[in-house]
Amino acid sequence: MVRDDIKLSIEQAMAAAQAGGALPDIEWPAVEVLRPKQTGHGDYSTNVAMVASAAARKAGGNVNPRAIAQAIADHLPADGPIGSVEIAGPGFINIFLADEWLRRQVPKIVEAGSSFGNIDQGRGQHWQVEYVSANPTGPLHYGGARNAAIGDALANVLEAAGYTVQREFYVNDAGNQFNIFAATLYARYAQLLGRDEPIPEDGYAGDYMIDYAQGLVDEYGDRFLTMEKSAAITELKVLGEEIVLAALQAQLAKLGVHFDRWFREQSLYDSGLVDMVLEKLRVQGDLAERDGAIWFLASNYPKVEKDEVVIRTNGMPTYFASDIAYHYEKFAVRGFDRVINVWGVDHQGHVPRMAAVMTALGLDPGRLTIVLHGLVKLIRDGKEVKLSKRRGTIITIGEVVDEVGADATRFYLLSRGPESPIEFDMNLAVAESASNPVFYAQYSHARICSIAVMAPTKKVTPDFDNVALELLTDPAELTLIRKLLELEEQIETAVEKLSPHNLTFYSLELARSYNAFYRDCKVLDADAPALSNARMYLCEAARIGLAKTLALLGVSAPDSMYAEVEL
RNA sequence: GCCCCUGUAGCUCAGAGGAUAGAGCAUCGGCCUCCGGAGCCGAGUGCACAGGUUCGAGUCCUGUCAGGGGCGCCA
Repeated sequence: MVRDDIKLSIEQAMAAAQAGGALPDIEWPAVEVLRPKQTGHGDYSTNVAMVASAAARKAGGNVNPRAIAQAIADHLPADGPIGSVEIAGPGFINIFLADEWLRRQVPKIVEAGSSFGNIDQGRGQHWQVEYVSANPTGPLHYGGARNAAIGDALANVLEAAGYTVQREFYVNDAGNQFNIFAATLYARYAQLLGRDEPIPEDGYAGDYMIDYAQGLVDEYGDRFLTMEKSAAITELKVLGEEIVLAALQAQLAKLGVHFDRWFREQSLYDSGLVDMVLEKLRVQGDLAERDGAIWFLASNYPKVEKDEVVIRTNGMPTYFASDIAYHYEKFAVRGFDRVINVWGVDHQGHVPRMAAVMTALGLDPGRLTIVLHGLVKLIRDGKEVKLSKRRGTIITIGEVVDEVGADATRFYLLSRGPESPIEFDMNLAVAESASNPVFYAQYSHARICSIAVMAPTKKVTPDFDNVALELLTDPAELTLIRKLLELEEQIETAVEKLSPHNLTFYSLELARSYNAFYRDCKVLDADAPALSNARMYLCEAARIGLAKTLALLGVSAPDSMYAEVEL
């Protein structure tokens, strides 16, 4: 990565300056290289001279930060990425990338193709991203779409950073909610067959339950009315789960989200893992009986105030019991190096308890990270739409995707930090979907593809084996290359912050750089074949960068935008 | 009451202690002898409030105010 190379050069320059006596022999601060906001301040800049000056003052010396900066600058290598260096302001060292070096990066981008931007950070470590994990009791509502978009993009970005990633959906099919779901399904099924069977209290009133039941009627007729009600519900649990998981899968596919594994909570009971892990905790003294229930003594651990019930008075385990076993399974059985759980903030109270669970299981809590995201407040016709699966007042992902489009939806949901709450006005979203910024990035990609198609009619024949890179001298060309080279840093940032939304902004910046290039530099010119060839080569690099960025976000990179209009 | 998150342009939101705080939408004004005008160029308005730390604060700390969430033998 360029930034790391520059950082290393600065460190070496500092050491060389010290060895040569140009700088005092003191303990140096860590070098930080950052990108200045002002373009006039270079591609990269470091404040190390200012920090070093303060350190020197503390050590009894008194060295002007600008003098330190100059001494460092004098020892920077002349070849490589660093073109020129300026000392500015109170002691900033501003570094400008060399044009010649920039041009040499274009072939590297084209040769890397879809792996362009990838960084070797994960070194094959096995990470898991668990996301969505909505209750399997009905269609996904809009809030689930945000979770899906974040989790999916996060997994993409981690893969680009060299991690081996598993995408997992945890299916809560063992709890009370799922029992109620099955009972509701039974009632709807019976009603469809003419029996007066009321929906259970706290049942799921949404019409989609009728659709699910209709599917059962179509396939099985009245079979489940001919048996004992409880036996019927037991069978409907299995069939209902299949139906609802298929529905979830279809909805998520609409958003372009796919999972490697659907992990069933019930399997933790079937395998005996829940009992095993609870026994382990009991032996360790992490469990206690109180008021007839079994509690996990979470308050013995840091930052946790309350204990948590694992076995209810009625002998039924809580979701928390299986959650403990589930996380034990992730680390101790499957051996993930790290696990990222994507949750809505409404689960925030659960976070410190999970750290306590990890510690109690003898696992490093640092291996489990919870990414919390703000909830989505849906506005329709000027009023907030309260989401409730029970009452059936939900707007599903499918509805949103149908109205707004998958690309626009994902892009919108990823255009802000996870912790930021989102107010989503459906009417506005539909009205604005045509001018959604996602199309700006996609349009640039389509434009590049269009140029390649147009080339023969302009009598330009690309020859990417013989590219005269030295002809790429226009400021717009060099700016575009600079912007492309940022991708690695953008991926690094997204991984570090576990938040991929910076990539949405990057895709727009890259598109903007391309459009500026397109404006200033005529690509197809039969009178200048060598220049046309070099520019087509640069176009291909830009196309690769745009396609890669959009792919990380889970957004398509179309060859043409015309099809969109015809819809 | 206690805990967490959020407060940046008219609106929706970016902003890794650094130099003159950005984008989209909206508004206003320009640009089609052009490889795709879903484009380009330009204009206006902003860090909730009050202290503090620092050479330097939108960013860190404390307090106030406002909005959201959590504090279940629900998940």
